[in-house]
Amino acid sequence: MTNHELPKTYSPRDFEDRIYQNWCEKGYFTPDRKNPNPSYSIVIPPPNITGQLHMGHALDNTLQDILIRYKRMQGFCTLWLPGTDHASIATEAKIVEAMRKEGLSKSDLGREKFLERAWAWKEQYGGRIVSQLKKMGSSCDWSRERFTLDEGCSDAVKEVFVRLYNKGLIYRGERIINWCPHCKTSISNAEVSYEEQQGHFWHIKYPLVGGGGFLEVATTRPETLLGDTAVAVNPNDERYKDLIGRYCLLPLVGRRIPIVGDEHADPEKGTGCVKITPAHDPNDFEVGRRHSLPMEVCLTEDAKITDAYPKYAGMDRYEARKAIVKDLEDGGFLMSIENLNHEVGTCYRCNTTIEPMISLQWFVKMEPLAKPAVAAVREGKIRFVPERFDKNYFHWMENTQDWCISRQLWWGHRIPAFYCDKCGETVVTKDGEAKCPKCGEAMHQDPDTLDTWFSSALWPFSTMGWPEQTEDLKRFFPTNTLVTGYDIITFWVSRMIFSSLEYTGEIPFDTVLIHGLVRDAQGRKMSKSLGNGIDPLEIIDQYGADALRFALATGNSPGNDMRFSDEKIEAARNFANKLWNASRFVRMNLTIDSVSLPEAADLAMEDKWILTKLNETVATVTKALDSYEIGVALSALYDFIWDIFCDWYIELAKIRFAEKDTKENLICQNVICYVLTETLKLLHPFMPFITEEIYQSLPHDKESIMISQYPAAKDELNFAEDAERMNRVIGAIRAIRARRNEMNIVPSRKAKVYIATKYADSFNADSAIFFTRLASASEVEIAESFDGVISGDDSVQIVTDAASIFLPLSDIIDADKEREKLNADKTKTLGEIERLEKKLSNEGFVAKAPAAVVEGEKAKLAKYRDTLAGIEAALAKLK
RNA sequence: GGGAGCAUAGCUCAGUUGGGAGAGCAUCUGCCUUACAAGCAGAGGGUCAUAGGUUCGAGCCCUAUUGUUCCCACCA
Repeated sequence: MTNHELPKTYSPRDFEDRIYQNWCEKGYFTPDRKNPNPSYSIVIPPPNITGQLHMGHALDNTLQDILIRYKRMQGFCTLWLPGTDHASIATEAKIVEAMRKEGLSKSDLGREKFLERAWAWKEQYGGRIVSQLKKMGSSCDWSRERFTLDEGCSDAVKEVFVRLYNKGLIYRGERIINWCPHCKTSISNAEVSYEEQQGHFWHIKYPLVGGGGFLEVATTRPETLLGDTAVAVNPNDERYKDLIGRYCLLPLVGRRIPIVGDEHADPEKGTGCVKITPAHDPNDFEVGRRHSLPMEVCLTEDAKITDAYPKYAGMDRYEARKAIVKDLEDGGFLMSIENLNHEVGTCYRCNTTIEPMISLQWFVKMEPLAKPAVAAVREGKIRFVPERFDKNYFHWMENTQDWCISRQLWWGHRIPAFYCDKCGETVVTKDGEAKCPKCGEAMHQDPDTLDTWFSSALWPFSTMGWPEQTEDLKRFFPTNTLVTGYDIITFWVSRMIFSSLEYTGEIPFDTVLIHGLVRDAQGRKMSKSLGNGIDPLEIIDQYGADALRFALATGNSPGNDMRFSDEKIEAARNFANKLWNASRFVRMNLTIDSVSLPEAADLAMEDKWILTKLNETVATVTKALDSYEIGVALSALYDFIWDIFCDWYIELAKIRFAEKDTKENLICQNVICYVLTETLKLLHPFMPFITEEIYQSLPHDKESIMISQYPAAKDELNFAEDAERMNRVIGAIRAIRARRNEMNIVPSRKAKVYIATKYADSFNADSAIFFTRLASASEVEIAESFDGVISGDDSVQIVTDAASIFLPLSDIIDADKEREKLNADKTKTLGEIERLEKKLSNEGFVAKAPAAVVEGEKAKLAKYRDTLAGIEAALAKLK
């Protein structure tokens, strides 16, 4: 393997694209069919073709890539299947908007030409988001890339539609649906989002026919009065129950409408009388059904008043509202106006206030589908991480109403239903039907398309070739982990679950890893209107994809929102830079061209220490990753790399690197190279580019780090006792540094260090040099005791649990301050001892606490006692 | 109206089987110690929202309260 030098500065843009391209060319992202190991698969939440990469995608894909790279390195046969979503409403809206600028409308073009345009648009822009995902380092198998509207996915959609129809689970009927007057289509309940609006409550007189006064009715939508076909009162409401069966006169319209008794009217609310508009309100629709009331449509699909009411015809609903209120007022029908804040349904795509309308649409019957979907989660076959999101899921699944799936759009899967022009016969078929099987006349296909989510619901298996029993389906389905935001559980996750169970008989995935939203530095949602969105591509350009990934993955815990800030990305970049420079240090001290770990007997104390620490880190990281604690795993790696490897081991390695061509130098090279390489492997799933670039510069045995074996904890690399020996030395060095700092002694002022200790295995000729290098020691002398040799009056005394240290700095010693310092330490130590003694004399604790905990506390106590003895001896040395 | 999350250092957040609280940034002190000033060595700073409870022991489990955010719901 030829190893190249690392440039002096960390400059990710110089190598990230090159490395990605190489991975693609080598085909590492495509699973090896001959791999005999178990499979691990993820399907990507397909981004909309209209979309540009935003922080949400960046987070979602970072998490997926971490998981898939981790599993790939562990030897699983991994597939991360990518693709995009046709996004019917969003895409159609974009195209309509573009056409509008050219002065064209859908009807000008006609269906066929419109779709040509849409496909052209898809060809032009649909790949944009894909290339952006590649910038992130996403190791998707691009050879399997899919699109919800491609041939295979379309076939799956048709198959499902026909099956459900034949099973009676899809039906067509007139129901109240949510109508978006802007998108001019029906939308499902899930696509309605409620937002608080300032409104009014208009109280209106409805005169009773035949005299006897009037009923007072309150409404927030007075324009719908035109569609009223009744007034309802509660049958148990003493005030009104005698009026049931009588009629009142609809103001302005003059229509006689009945007063009906219905439970829907709540005597506690408002006046207890409710106007009933069956064609424009879901509750009223039900009331209308129960009382066989006529459906009076008064609004068009543009939300304008119909021609049936000439005075208001063509007026927009809000215009009409004003006009009608004024006319009511003029006619003396308006009693009062109340201010009211209420939740109003809006289209989640365009924010337009939706208008409930009666309409002939296709629906999926949900109840039979929901039951097994609920059971799958309840029985633990599918697990949400974190678990609390299953409550969300259950609530939605158990209360869901039938799903309105037809859309009055052209960009999407056309409903495979055909109607006879003559006899009205309906045929639902995958293949199309030219002639009516009943009367032989011509048939025409339903003009509507399906809800986008209908096809995304099939994504985990339609992308693998279902309904064909393909090799991929056998090998990679059910998938393992689905990674997505909590905002999409109802839209997508729940629908994939019931769809998969119904059509394939299998769960679509076993784990749903939920993440939160990426917010801005102030905690606000990133949005176009606020203009506070941070563009991941700009971040990559400036800091590199690895830094972006690190910033998103670190400190992020499942299900929780996170903030993205300059500080965070800078910290991430600094970490990458730290690793880069540490690697550069290793690289420039290297003379070996292959690495083998020396025999234990040849390892220095610090080698055994770093190997033990590495082993601990491996255990922590793999355990955390296995439980989807990605943030925890990464912070363990961060700590190891920065605080252990860089701050200590590299500094210690400099000692052996100072002398060339020695056996010790070679041993150190092998150890440091081994540790660094293992660390790079551990880090690779999180920061794939920098780890690959460094890996290639070191002696390595695999063509790429991404196909190397992920480290596993090794028992033979645990040197607990040696690590403890090293810890004593580190403790002493830290204590000396702290004390010198406190006394404002500049590092350039060296001092002899006397170490009195019973731990000759820790403090000895080998470790003495550590004090020279790291604790400003001019010389080091070690003995069991320096009694009679050193006096407290001309030495600074430093006490740790393992050693008493003397620094002969007689010129700057202040005996009073020394005493003060030692007494403060003594007080603190005594406090700890007291606490531990109390705890250990507590019978309940000794009897009930785990033995390991009790032993640990005992060991702590022993250490504090050693420290105390040292402090007392030191005090005794002071006059 | 129902449900859920969050409340820990000045700021942003970790803290997963309950064993006397951590990081990054910021602040203060001292260092260009030849991998790194995007750095090094130190320091200060917390009744873990409040009140009860369970336990030998609670940031962690239970109950209530306060504040805050979000989701769901057909409120006329």
